[in-house]
Amino acid sequence: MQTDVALSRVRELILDGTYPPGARLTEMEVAATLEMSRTPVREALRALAADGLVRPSGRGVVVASLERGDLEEAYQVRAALEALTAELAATRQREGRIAPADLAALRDVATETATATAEGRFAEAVRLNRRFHRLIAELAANSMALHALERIWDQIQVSTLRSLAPPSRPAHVSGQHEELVAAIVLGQADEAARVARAHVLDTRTTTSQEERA
Amino acid sequence: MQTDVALSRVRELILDGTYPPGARLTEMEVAATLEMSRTPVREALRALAADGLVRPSGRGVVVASLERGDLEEAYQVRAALEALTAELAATRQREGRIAPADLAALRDVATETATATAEGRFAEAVRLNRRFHRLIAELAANSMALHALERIWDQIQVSTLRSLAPPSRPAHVSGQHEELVAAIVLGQADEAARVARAHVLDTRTTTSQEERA
DNA sequence: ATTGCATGCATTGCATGCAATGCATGCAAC
DNA sequence: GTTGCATGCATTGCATGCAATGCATGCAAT
Repeated sequence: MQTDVALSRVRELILDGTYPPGARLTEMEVAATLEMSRTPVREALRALAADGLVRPSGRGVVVASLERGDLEEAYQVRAALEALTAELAATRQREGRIAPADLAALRDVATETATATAEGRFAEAVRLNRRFHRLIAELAANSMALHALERIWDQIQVSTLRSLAPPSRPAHVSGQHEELVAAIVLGQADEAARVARAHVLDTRTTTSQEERA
Repeated sequence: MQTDVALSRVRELILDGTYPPGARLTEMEVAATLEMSRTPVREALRALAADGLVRPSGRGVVVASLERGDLEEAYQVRAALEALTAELAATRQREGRIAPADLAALRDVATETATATAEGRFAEAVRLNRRFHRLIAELAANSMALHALERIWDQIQVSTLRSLAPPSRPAHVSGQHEELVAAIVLGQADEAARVARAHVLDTRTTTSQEERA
């Protein structure tokens, strides 16, 4: 239905930076752009507000961005949830509930991410990095955690779009990804949780300190 | 505005069991009940769907309830988040960023909860228990975590309404609350996280196994 | 008796009109 | 020059009409 069209289109436009943080969106504008009436647009904007991607601001809504403090909060929650999903994924692996092909896919994405980063294809590296983390969350088989993480990833992505910079220590990040994969493959739940949490908090520090030239 | 009225009224009706899990709600019914038009009701129902309290079901929506598996997932996420908030609260206490009155309030609620449980006032005990956990989340000063937890608590509440039974080991639960308070007061972050997680997972087991007579 | 189909109806999704609201802009007064 | 106010306008919130949709119900046919 139209509402879903509006929702996904506008979400994409926000996530790819076409509507940057602070940009003001009005029902009428968006309705005109998408060539539909205000009603479905209105519902889509409300849904985006519930997801934290926009916030009401006087008349209309503006694309939300997490300020320093909020970003820190987001990373803490993300770290806790990714520790959980890593732990659950490792546990499921230990119980033999994870298909070998899924583990292979995880390894592949980790490798591709490292390659893309090393070759300077940062936009793609960002996509692959997210896919890597999402794959783990999917292996955890906890839809609630996955859903919560998708929301947080979206918010963080919007807020750090402008700083699309190379990680300060690419080898370090890739190494952490490998450690994480190894812990999951070996079914070491506690270790996976520990590494996942440390990794997220580690990227937090670098991301929030970097600024694009 | 009307949408917010509809949202809070319907949410309350769901949370107090007036609309039990499985109950079907249509825009027109609710609009008639609340004496407003369909538009704000429609938006409220969509918001509730985003919160996971209702889900679309053919025409209209039905009050959602978590099945065994989903409930398990919810408790895992809740445990991870409450471990985080307990840890953050303890850390803030260690840094002297928590007012003594807030700690006193936390102690009081823990005591009241234990008393209400011991005296068989279970409905009130449930309310106090939630307040206890929310107070900790507020002390953590992480609005994202608090918000996520509110959503999960709501969903769990709806799904366990019918089993409004005394905890199987009231003294045990009260003891865990005291341990948790102690760890926070002493600023022992790791211990607080450990106790919080164990406590949530402990109540999970009992709650999902109990059935009201 | 059971299955398939047609018809009616409940209900939603979307569009649009109208009234309310609050913000911006400009003018006047101090 | 600055501050306060009034007025106009952009924009939203809500109501309602209309068309589309899909489900239920009943009837007929095998």
